[in-house]
Amino acid sequence: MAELVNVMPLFNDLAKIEPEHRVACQDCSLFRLCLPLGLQNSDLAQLDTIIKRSQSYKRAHTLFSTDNEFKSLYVVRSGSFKTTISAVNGREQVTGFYFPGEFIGLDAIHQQSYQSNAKALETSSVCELPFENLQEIGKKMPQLQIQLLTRLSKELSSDKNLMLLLGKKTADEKIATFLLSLSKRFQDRGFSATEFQLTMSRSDIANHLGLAVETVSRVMSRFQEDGLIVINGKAISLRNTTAINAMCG
Amino acid sequence: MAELVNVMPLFNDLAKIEPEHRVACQDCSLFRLCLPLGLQNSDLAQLDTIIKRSQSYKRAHTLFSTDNEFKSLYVVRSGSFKTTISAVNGREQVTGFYFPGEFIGLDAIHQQSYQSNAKALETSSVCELPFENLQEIGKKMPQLQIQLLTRLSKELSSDKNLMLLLGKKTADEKIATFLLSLSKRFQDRGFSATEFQLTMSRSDIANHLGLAVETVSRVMSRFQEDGLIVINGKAISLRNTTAINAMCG
DNA sequence: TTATTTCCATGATCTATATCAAAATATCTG
DNA sequence: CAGATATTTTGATATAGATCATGGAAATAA
Repeated sequence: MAELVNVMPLFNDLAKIEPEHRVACQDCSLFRLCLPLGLQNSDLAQLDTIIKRSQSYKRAHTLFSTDNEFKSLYVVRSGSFKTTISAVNGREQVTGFYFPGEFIGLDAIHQQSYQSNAKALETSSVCELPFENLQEIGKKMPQLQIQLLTRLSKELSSDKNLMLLLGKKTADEKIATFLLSLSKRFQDRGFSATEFQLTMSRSDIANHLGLAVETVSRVMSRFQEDGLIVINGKAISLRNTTAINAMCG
Repeated sequence: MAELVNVMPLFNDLAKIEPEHRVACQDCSLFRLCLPLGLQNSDLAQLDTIIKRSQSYKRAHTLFSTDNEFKSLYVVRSGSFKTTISAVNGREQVTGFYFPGEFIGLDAIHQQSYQSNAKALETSSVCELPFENLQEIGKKMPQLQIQLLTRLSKELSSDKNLMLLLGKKTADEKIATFLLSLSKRFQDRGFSATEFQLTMSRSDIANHLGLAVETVSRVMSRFQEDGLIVINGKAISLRNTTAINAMCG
């Protein structure tokens, strides 16, 4: 088996860079990826007053589930999360993975109740935005509302692309698309685009992409044989992004 | 073949009830399903000034496509639309069907460019909301922003359910879920929940649900044999909603 | 540490649904 | 309205990926 050294840090290493969970938005390394983007300093200070910064949660900690009362939206501060919805017969669909700077709970707004369950994939922390307060200060801060709108629109757009993936792509195309999507997001966050950790299990990946775990395993093994990637447990290295990109369909 | 009489009107019959395309929001029959819900009268009047009400478009008319400049959001006034996105290799995914009172183009906001293509499924008309103007008046109308947010959140939520459908459901469950979703939306609009027209082609349905046309045809024929539905071309009648509901998975 | 559980990889087999083919309807167009 | 074109239905066959089975590797608990 090919060797993989020099594995890039997990996202929860952000927590090490920024251990103070009281750090204000303007000093946060996620600033340019996060909600406050485009806000005036005075507005920012006001936003800061309503944000509750969480302690870190352990792997598998449930951030919220459909039977919790909807109170807050969350932004990932460090680590990563998955969201799921379940069908009546118990089957579950992993509807998304969330990394630092990304919002969780946006689909709860319309019914004022959580429509999905959110769970930490590793040691993680969040910024909690009590929705009522957010709406309150939003009334005087159009820029904040626009940011929120923009975030929702972005998630909508990426969900439509996931529909295309689920409805039309082959197993190979699904995995290739998934890996590149992660790569892109890691790069946006200042991490390596080619060496990163799959913080979610193979079965989470399989579920999210509408595949069986075995298929994910097999496709990844084959990608490795073909020199596209190198896998070592949860660590992955993209060795031929051009070829992977060409496989996205 | 079972007979199907008394087919319910198409949505474009709304246009007959309301032929004036200058009719103001407060007099529109879609009022309680539409954006202005919750607005003060004075705000409503202001919203009215920025809305452009379209003439009716013919079937297959392209409302917008990804290579048009993003200028406006649209709300369906009469008729129905589909949206699609396409993969690099030309494959397309039907990402949604839209009926009166529903928004089209929300996924364009974040990039300020259309991420999908929207096409009329029958003779249809829309209300056009120039986005810049909308943002402008939204600054003084928090309620409008909240409505917009709510709409986005609702679409997000239904897209997550579609992910569950695409990723985890069998062909039978997909069709059953789809029929009930239409039924629900028709009922919300004051039409029969059990007798309606499938304004989209079988191939649009198939594409949307991640199936082959032949599978859609076969499953529907079987549902008819089993007395769950009666089909007559584009007209459909749900004869056993309880059973259909039990099949949604 | 060792025991226990969960996760991952790989092989063998099966099946739901796609694909291919062709006839029957429906819908357009001049 | 007739002819042309597109859509839908139904049948026969093929296949991508699911499911079943097993052994080994990590992770977790005791």
